[in-house]
Amino acid sequence: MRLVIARCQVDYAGRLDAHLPMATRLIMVKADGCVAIHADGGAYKPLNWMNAPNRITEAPDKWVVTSPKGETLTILIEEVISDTSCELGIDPGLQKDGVEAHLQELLAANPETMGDGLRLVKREYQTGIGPVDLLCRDAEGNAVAVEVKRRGEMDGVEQLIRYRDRLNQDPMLRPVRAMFVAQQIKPQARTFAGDKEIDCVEVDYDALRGIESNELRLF
Amino acid sequence: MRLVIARCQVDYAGRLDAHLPMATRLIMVKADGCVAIHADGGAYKPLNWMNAPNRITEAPDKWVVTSPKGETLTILIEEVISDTSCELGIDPGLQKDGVEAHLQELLAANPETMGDGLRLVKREYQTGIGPVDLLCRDAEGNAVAVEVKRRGEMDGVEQLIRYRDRLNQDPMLRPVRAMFVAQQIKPQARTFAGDKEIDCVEVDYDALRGIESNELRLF
DNA sequence: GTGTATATCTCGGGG
DNA sequence: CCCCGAGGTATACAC
Repeated sequence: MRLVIARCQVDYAGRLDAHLPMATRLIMVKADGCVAIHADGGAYKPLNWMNAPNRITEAPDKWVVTSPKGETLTILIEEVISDTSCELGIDPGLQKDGVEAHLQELLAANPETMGDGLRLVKREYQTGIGPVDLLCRDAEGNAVAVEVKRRGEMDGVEQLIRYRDRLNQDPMLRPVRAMFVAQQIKPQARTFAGDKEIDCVEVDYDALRGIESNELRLF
Repeated sequence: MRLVIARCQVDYAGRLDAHLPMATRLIMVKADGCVAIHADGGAYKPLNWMNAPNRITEAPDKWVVTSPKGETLTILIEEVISDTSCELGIDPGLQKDGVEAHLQELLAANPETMGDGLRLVKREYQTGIGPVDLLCRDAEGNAVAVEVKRRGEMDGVEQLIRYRDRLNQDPMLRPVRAMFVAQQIKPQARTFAGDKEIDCVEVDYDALRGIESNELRLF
């Protein structure tokens, strides 16, 4: 990790063009070669950057970073205020809990929390145009396509409609019901789903986790 | 801008939970109070972070960053390797060229490049479920909803279908045609659009810019 | 490699 | 404030 504080002007040319006038900024160069130009504010996203892999050619007053795809990041350096380097080593990595995959996992293990009599057929059922989160059967034996989201919005409903349409082309599954399951469903999405005859269910992640741990305690 | 290199363990609790085991990392604190924990690789995204605004309470071995929404970032510090600060000042900001807004602007000024006889009615026409990029009339006087994208993909077509459905509820506009205009349209999106009776047009940004500058030269 | 979906998305604009 | 859409989205994963 190399950290350079410098007065610099930065130009990116690639998928679009982006220009930064001369000013004092942090230039961060990581061990994998990626470069990020940070101002002193504006969350974690750098103003300009170049991902690894790339090639860096460095003159005292001008760095040029070139990606294999032909993108370039050109840094003109007027004055270096500081320039330090430090070996950090490989990071053990981030552990996350509460992403959509976990919610899906919990629902797969407890399908009845989404609707009485619901049984799981398959997680990540492939449709040819993308995977349905959960494919289930209801008490009457009808196929049910379930889309799981942390936050239920418009595009999630549309995803689900695409999958239902697709699955309805399969005589073994037809007719297919659709369920939109999320920790929170936006009013717009709920209304739209209603119009398209999609059932909406809000679920509580912590409550589901509670069910899970209770079941584990029984063994 | 404060840059701390330290052996630390980091826990985020908020929209989800995220845990980083003890390791050496960069802790970046910007002037606006936002905090980012960087490893020595993995593009520009930090492993863990907290956006401004927030409150930072700092003890030698433990920092706690709290957001108004109740999110917390807890940093346990085992060893500080370096700790430097530097005033960068306000950044003049990034100038971009080639984003969708520019494409939309060029098309609004030259609607005939999308189809013969097309006239612009309004940019960013509000529908109640979001704005249509361009509302036009064709040679026959039919309303045409235009969705502009740099890269035309599935979700753009679905956006457009939503808007067309919505606009078709307005007797003054009905029947509404739909056009999907992009620098590049993916085959899936093109096929899907065809099924939904949406016209697809690929346009060349540089050529459009050329038309524009030619027109300017006439004056 | 393409296609598809997720993200503590981030970020900015408009009502 | 929320809603909505764009993004050099990045990133992971299946086919």
